[in-house]
Amino acid sequence: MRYARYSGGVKNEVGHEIADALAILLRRTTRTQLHKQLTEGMGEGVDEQTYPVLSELARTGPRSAADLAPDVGIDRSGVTRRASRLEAAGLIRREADPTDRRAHLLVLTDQGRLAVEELRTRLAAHITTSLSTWPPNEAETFAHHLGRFTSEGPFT
Amino acid sequence: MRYARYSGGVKNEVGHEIADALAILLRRTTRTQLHKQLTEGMGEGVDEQTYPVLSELARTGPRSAADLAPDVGIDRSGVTRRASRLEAAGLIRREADPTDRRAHLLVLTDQGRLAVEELRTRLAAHITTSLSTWPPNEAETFAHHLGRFTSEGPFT
DNA sequence: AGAATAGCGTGCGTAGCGCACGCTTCTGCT
DNA sequence: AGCAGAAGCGTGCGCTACGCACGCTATTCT
Repeated sequence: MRYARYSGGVKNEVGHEIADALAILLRRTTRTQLHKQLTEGMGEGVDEQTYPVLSELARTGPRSAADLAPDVGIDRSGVTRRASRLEAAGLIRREADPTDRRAHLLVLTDQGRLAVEELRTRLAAHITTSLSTWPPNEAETFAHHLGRFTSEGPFT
Repeated sequence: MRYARYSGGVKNEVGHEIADALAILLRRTTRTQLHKQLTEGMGEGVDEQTYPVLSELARTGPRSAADLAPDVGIDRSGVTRRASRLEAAGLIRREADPTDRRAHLLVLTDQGRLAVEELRTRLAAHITTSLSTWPPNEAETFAHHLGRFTSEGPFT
């Protein structure tokens, strides 16, 4: 436990610093404001509500709606309904789980995969622009840290 | 423009890296899932909806509901209604703007200030825990970077 | 002074949420 | 082997909160 002795001191400061920044970030993007802006003008079926489902599905591969629900942060029934919209738009399809005939797996269609890539590029472009004044190495370490924070962080 | 030449190369990679991490982070915290968890067991009036209003108000000082609205990401009328709840709980009060008698400024009460501090500490503790395995200097630079990203970033 | 504008709160229609129900399929126990 | 309970899915229902638009008061501009 090499860093344990810092827990009460500097670490707490850092915690507050991150907390404040994160609070602002989340407030600004809460209520899918960012998602709405991001999905503006995308085709049928992609909006601020279906986007998180689509995006999470792309990240993890085919999953059931029930599995997806906690990661999206809404009830299972909500995921089902959003999935129906995405299905109607041809972005995903429901596939029978070969190992369990009750289960419906949600899987991206080619069109869905394309949409996800477009959205990802949009967001990246948005971010890249705002990083244009950063020293590249700092941007890189920040990206690395943010990735670690997200995967190991308190919001897994 | 010292870093301009990187815009198309490494920078784009970094943009994607941040985009992916951020997308996950936002998805996980979308629909106020974090806010709900954070406000669990707080007193009357503080919930996942009123929290952003309260928090933003604490950050910027007394403001009108209309000013607050874009930062919270909802309509002006929504802020008014949430503010009414907070007022009923004694966490904020409406004060007549001395320079304009139409305007109602929202200002935190002492009790409100206390609630905000508690929430801030909760979030910080949450984060600090997950940073316990990080080298302190990396945590510090990450905090610094995140702060800069939030204040200069694409979501201002 | 009078007309247009800005700021606030509220009524209204709408949309999405969570809960619970019914149906099908699977599993574990006797 | 068969039956009871559980698991998984989609959908109906009541509710809440949202955004828009309206009315009212105060302000600004000509």
